[in-house]
Amino acid sequence: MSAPERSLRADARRNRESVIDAASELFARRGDNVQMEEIATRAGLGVGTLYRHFADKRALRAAIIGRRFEAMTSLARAAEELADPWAAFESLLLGYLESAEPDVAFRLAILGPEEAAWDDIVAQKTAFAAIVERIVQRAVDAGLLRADFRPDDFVLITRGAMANMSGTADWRRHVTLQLEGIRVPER
Amino acid sequence: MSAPERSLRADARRNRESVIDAASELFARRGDNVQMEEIATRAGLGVGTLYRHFADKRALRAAIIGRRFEAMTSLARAAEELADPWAAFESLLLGYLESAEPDVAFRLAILGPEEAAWDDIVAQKTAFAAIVERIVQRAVDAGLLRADFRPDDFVLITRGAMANMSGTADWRRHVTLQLEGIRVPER
DNA sequence: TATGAATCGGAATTCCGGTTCCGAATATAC
DNA sequence: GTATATTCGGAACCGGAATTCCGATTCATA
Repeated sequence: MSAPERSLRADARRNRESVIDAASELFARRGDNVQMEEIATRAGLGVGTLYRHFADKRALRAAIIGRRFEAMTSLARAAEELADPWAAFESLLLGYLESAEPDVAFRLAILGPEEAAWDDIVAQKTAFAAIVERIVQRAVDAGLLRADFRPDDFVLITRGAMANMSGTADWRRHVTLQLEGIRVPER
Repeated sequence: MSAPERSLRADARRNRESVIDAASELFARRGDNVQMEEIATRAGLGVGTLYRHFADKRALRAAIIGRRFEAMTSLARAAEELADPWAAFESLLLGYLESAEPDVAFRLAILGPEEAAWDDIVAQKTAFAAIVERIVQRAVDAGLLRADFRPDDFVLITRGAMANMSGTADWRRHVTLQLEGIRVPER
C-alpha cells in the first residue's frame, strides 16, 4: 500500500502526488470530516482515480498520517543534534506539539482509538518512539529531567496538550507549567 | 426538550425513563457509536417511541450529558463542603475525573468540538463552572494553590487527563505529577 | 366498559457518503 | 503511426443508520 514507486506511468505518478497533496491539506484542516469526492475534486481528478492509488479511505488517511510521522521523526532527529540534553528534550516536545497543532487528522489519530489501518504505520511510529526514548534517557541521565520520568510520560504530556488544541484554551501555558514541574531544579 | 414532567401518561413517563436509562448505559459505554435502534431495543421499545420523547439523536445525547453534568455539580458541591481548601480542590479534581472515566460519551462531549445541541446544557455547565471557580479561588486565597492558577487551568488539566483515559496510559500518574507542580510547597 | 385521545411499533423511507465498474482517454512500446 | 496496456472519470450502486408515518394498542375518563 505504501510505496509502489517504479513502473508507474508518468501521469499516474503525477496524479498520485496530487492526491496526496489534496488529502494532506484537507485532512489536516478538517480531520476525517472530508469526502473522497472533495479530495478528488481538489486534486483535479475523479474519485475512481483515488481508488486506483489507495484501497480505501482509511488507507489514504493512513498514508497521510504516515508522512506526518516521518516529518516528526526528522524533527526529532534535529532535536537530538542539540548539545544540551535539556534543550534537546524541550525542543522535541515543543516542536512536536507545534507541528501537530495545525494537523487535525494527526491529532485525532493520536488521540483516537487504535485503528486497524495504523498497521501500515507501525514502522514510522516505532522509529519516532525510538528517538524520543533516547532523548528522554539522555536528559534523565544528565540529571536535568526527573529521574522517574519515562517515555510514557512524554506521551501523557503530548496527548494532554493535543486535547487542548481546539477551542480557546492555551495549551502552551499547560505545557510550560508541566515542564517546570518535571525539570530538576538547579542545584 | 428537557423536562415535560407533568401531564404525561403513566406509560409514557415510564418509557421515557427506560429510554434514558438505556441511552445512558450505552452512550457511556460506547460514546456515539450506538444506533437508535439498539437503544430502543434495550429499553424494550420501538424506535418510534424514542422519537416521541426526543427530537433526534443529538437531543437525546444532550439530555444524557446534561444529567451527567448535574451529577458533576452535586459532586462539586460535596467537595466544597470540605473544610480544608486544598482537600476540596483535590477532591473536586479527582472526583470529577473518576466519574468521567467510565463515561465515554461525556468525555467525548468535553473533548470534542462544540455542538449546537450543547445549547440546552449551558445552564448545567454554568452551574458546575461556578462551583469550580469558587473552590479554585478558595485554595488560591488560602495560599495552597499557586497564585496564578486560574479556573481555566482546571479545564486544561481535566481535558488533558481525559485524553489519556483510553489505551493503557496511566492518567492518574499524569494528574498526580501536575498536582505536585501546582501545589504551593510547605513553608 | 365504551370512547377518544395519547402513545407505541417497526416497516418503509431518506439521506449520506464510500466504493465499484467499465467505456473513454492517454501513455508507452514497437 | 498504430497497437496495447494503463489509467482516468464519474454516474450508478450499496450499505448503514437516522428519521418518518400511520395503523394498532393502551390509558384515562365518564
